[in-house]
Amino acid sequence: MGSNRATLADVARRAGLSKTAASMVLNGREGTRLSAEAHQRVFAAAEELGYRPNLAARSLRTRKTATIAFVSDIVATTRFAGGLIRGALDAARERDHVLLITETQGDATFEQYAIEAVLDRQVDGVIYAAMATRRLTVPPAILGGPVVLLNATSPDGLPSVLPDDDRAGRAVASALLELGHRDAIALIGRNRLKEDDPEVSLAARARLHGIQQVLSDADVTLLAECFCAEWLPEHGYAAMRTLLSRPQRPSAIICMNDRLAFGAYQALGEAGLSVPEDISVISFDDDPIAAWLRPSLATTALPHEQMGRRAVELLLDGGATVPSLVSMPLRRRRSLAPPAG
Amino acid sequence: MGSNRATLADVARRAGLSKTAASMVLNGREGTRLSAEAHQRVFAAAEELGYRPNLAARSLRTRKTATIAFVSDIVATTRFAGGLIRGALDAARERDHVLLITETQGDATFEQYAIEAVLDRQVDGVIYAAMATRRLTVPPAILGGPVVLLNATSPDGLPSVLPDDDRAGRAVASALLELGHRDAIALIGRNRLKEDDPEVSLAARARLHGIQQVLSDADVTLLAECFCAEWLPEHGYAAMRTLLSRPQRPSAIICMNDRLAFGAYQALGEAGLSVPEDISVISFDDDPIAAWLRPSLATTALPHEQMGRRAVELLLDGGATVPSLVSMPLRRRRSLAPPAG
DNA sequence: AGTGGCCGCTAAACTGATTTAGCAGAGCAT
DNA sequence: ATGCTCTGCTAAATCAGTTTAGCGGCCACT
Repeated sequence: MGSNRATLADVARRAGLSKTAASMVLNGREGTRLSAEAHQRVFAAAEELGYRPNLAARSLRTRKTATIAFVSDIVATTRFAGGLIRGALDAARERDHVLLITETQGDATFEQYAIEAVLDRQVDGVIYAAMATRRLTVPPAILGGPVVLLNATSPDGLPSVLPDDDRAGRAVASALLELGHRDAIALIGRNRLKEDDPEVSLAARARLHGIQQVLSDADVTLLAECFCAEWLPEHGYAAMRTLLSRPQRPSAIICMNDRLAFGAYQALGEAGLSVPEDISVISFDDDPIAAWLRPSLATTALPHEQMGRRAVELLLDGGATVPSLVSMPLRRRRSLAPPAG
Repeated sequence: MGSNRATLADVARRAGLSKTAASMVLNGREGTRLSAEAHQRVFAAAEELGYRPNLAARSLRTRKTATIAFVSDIVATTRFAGGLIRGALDAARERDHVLLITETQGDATFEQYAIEAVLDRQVDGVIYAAMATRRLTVPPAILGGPVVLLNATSPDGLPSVLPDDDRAGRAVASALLELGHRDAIALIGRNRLKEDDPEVSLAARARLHGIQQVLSDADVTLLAECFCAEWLPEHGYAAMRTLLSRPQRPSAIICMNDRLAFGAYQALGEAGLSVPEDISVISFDDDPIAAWLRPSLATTALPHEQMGRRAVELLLDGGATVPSLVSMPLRRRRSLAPPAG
C-alpha cells in the first residue's frame, strides 16, 4: 500500500537543499534562518512530487502518531455507539487525528490484547468508553499516557465525559408538572441494582434523583413505581399492564428509557388507551425508535455525538478533571398532553 | 504513551547476543542456525523485560503495519454498522490486526482526507464499506493496495462482500407459500428508484427478484404492491392503511424491511386487526425492533457480523474475486400463521 | 597441507523522518 | 590582519527495528 511515494530526500534533492532544510520548511519551524527563496523551492518541490510524509518514520522519531485509541467494552458495536464514534471521529479529524478502534467485549483477555495492540502502535492517547454509563477501573497499562473516560468515571479521578442524567431527570419531571400532571404520575423502570451499584449504572440513580428532586420540590409524590429487571420493551409492557390493572389509572408515565416506553405503548395500545389523550408518556435516551412511535415519544436525548466530541477535546486539548457533563436535550413530541378531565 | 519500554537492543544485550540474533529468534525465522540455547536466552530476556516491539520502527522497514483501514460512507455510525464493525474487529484480532476507522459522510472532501489519512499511516489494506447495499466507484487513490468492498460492488471487479438478498427474497416468499398463503399476499415497499439504480440500492432489486421468482414458480400473483418513497415506519404505516382500505384484505404482508413492517404493525393495531391471526407479516433485515415488536416479527437477518468478518478474511487471506454472498438467515417468529378461514 | 562447507553468530546498512551541532562566508570592529 | 557575530545552510546522529553480507572456527575430504 502506498509504495513508491516521494520521500523527504526526494523533495530536498529537487529543491537543491538538504533534508534538514526541507524538513524545517515543511514543518513551518519558527526561528530558522532559511531564506524566503528556500521556502519557495521546498514548497514547490513538495507540491510537484505530491510529497506526503511517512508517518511511521516520523513517529519513530517524535513518538507521536496522530492516532487515538478508542477502546470500548462493547460500545463500538451497539446502536448507542454510533453517535459516540461519529462525534469522536469529527473532532479527531478537525485535529488531524485518526481513530484506532478496539473492543474488549468485557473480557479480560481481549482487554489485555486490545490494550497491548494500541500501545504497541504508540497511540497518542486512549478514549476508554463504556456502553452503560457507569464507574469502572481502568487497566493500569494505559495509564502511561493521556486517558479520557467516555460514558464512565473511575476512582482514579481521570478526566471523564458523562451525560447529565440528573438534569435530564429534572427536565422530564418538570415537563409533566408544567402540563398540570400532579397526583397521577407513575414511573416505570425502578431497579435497585442499577440504582445502587455505580459499577452497573450511574444513569439510573441520577435520572431518579433528578425526577425525585423536582417532584418533592413541588410536593408531588409518585402514584406508583414499577420495578423492571431490565430496561427492555417486554419489561415496560409488563409494568404498564400492572399499572393498568390498578384502581387509579395514571395520567402520565415516566419511563427510564425509550425501550421501556416502547413496551408501555404496546400495552396501552392493547388496552385501547391512547397516548397522549388518556395517558402522557415521557422517557430517556432518544433512541431512533422514539421518533418512529405513533404518537412520537417525548424523551431526553443522550448526546452521543457531543460526548464523543468532548472526549477527543479533553484528550487532545486538555481540560477539566472534574467529570464533564454533557446536557441531554428534551425532545418535546406528541406523547405529551395535559391530564384528561 | 508507552515511553520507557525495553527495546530489541535491551533484549539482545541481556541475552548476550546481537540485535540480529534477537530479532531472528523473536520473529521465529526459519533456516537460521541459532542454537537452542540462544533461543532460550532471547526468549527469557524478552520475557523478563516485558519486551514488546515498536511497531512504528518495524513498519518503517517492513512496510507492514498490521492495521486495516475501515473506510465507510456513513456506516460506522449507524445502527446497522455495529455488526459489520464487530465482525471485522473479531476477524482482525484473530489475525493480529487492528482497525483504523474513518468516515467520509458521502462528502468528497472528507473522503479525500480520510483516504490520505489512512494511506499516510501505511495501512495494509482498505475495507471500503457502504451503508446501503449498492454499486459504487472507489476512489483511485486506494487502488495501490488490497481493497475489499463491504456491502457494495464496483465496476472494477474488486473483491466484494454482499448479503444474499435474492435468496432472502426466495426464503420469505417460500415461508408464506408453505403456510398456505397464495392469493392474498401483498407487498409493501416497491420503489423504482431503489430497484432500478444500482448506485442507490442493490438490495431492493434482489429481494424483489427473489420474491417474484418463487411466486411465479408457484403461479401466484401478488394481491397488491405498494410504493414507498422511503423505507421508514411512516411509509409502511401509510401503505398498510391503503391496503386495508381496499375491498379484499390481504392474508399476508411482505415488507421490504423491518421499519416498514413496524409502520404496518401500527396501522394494523389501529385497525383492530391482530398479527398473525388476521394477517401474517414477514420482512427483511432483523433490525433489533423486529424482536421487540408484539408479536415478534419474522424476518431475514442481515448477517452483518459475518459480512464484516468475511471482508477481513478476503482482505488478508485473499480469495474469490466474484462477489462473496453471505446468506441471510430466516428468523421464524410469531408474526406468521396460516391464512384465516 | 590445502580447501570447501557448514555452523553459529554479528557488523553494518537500511527504512524516512526529526533534531543537534556546527560549518562556511559575509560584514563589521579593532 | 584578526577576531567576532550573524546569516543561511548542512552533516550526521537518532528513533527501533529488519535484513544483507560475511566472519571466524571447526571438520571432512582430497
